[in-house]
Amino acid sequence: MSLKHTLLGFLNLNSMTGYELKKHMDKSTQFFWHAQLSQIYPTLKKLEQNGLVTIEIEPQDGKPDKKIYTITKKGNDKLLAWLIKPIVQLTPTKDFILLKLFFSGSLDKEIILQHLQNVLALQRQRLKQYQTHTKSYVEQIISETGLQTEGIMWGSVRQFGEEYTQMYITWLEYTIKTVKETL
Amino acid sequence: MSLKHTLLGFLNLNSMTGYELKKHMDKSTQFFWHAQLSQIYPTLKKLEQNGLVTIEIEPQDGKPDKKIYTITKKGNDKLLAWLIKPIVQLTPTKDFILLKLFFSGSLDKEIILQHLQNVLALQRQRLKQYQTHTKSYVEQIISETGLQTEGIMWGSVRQFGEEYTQMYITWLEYTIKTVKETL
DNA sequence: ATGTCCATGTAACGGGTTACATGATTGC
DNA sequence: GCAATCATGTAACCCGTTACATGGACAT
Repeated sequence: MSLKHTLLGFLNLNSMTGYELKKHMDKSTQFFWHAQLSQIYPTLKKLEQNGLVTIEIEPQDGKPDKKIYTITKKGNDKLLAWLIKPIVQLTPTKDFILLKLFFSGSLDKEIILQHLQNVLALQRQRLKQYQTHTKSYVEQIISETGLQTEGIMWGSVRQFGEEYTQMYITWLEYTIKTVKETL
Repeated sequence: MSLKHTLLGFLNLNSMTGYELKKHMDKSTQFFWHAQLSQIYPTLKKLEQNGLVTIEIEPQDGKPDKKIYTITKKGNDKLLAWLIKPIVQLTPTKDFILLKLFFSGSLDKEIILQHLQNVLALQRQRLKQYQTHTKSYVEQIISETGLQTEGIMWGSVRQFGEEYTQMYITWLEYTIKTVKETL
């Protein structure tokens, strides 16, 4: 389960609440690792039970008390052990869009084109997001924290997202042309 | 659950056993939808209970009897309904490799490079597979079944896999260079 | 008034992996 | 002799989603 590692990874940079962790994920890891709050809260609880993080409660009124999580030595060890562990296989992917297209050969040409156009619009939207919000978020965090080395990896991973999306768009445009001409 | 759709998709082209379905998946949908036999068998059972497929038993000796699954009218309707349903959002992805790299900024330069080199080797291997086995599998199925229209979509999806892998490799090579020079 | 932000969760369910179980045949 | 292929499955467990629950502050 890599949500645990994601949470430890962020807590290793800064102590924060579950709510804040979710915000950071939405802005950065979103496109290669996401989670709902309803999964984050119980997971943090488990991390605490295993002694990987500690909780500090900050009372608030009008809202539930804040629970600020801090990584422990044990948590840091666990994170490092995972980070160092060699990568021996690629991530198995699941993509229901490619699956649907794969089986769509017998459909009406117009429906296939509609599918492709929909995905194209969504990917173009995402590309913009990488080039604007995600980019400025990465830059902001680097300047705020002064984490230069981390910055290189964050920048690289963001770059991956942008190039992947760009490749997807190019493929879609080509495939739309192919379907129009040959089906 | 899209495994149901995958199974219906293949059964729509040809009646076959769970074991054979797994083989087809391993050769074609593998890189965007995979499953273990231990998931396929119970899923087929559920499909049968819902009247989406029928079973024909072919006795064998020395081996368990073959169970040949055939799609029903109801199953075909269900498949079509799914295929026609508009795509309104991108597939949320999870990639533990990008996640690990994202948090690897503070690691030893040598370890990061080792990770990147490992992934590079794996992706180069996969690229070859797309260009050889997957390509010839697609061509073989098209010529065997004479499914020209399906062939266009299969070819396109395979092409996606090849281009994705190529993009990944290019990104890795660039990132390796960056890490070497700047970290 | 309506919606979004803050801030926490629980419960039920479904999807998916890993381990276990059986056993003959074929190829190295 | 050992591994792979054929051919079926069950059981336990973990991961993740969806729906439900609470409730004040602030903006439109």
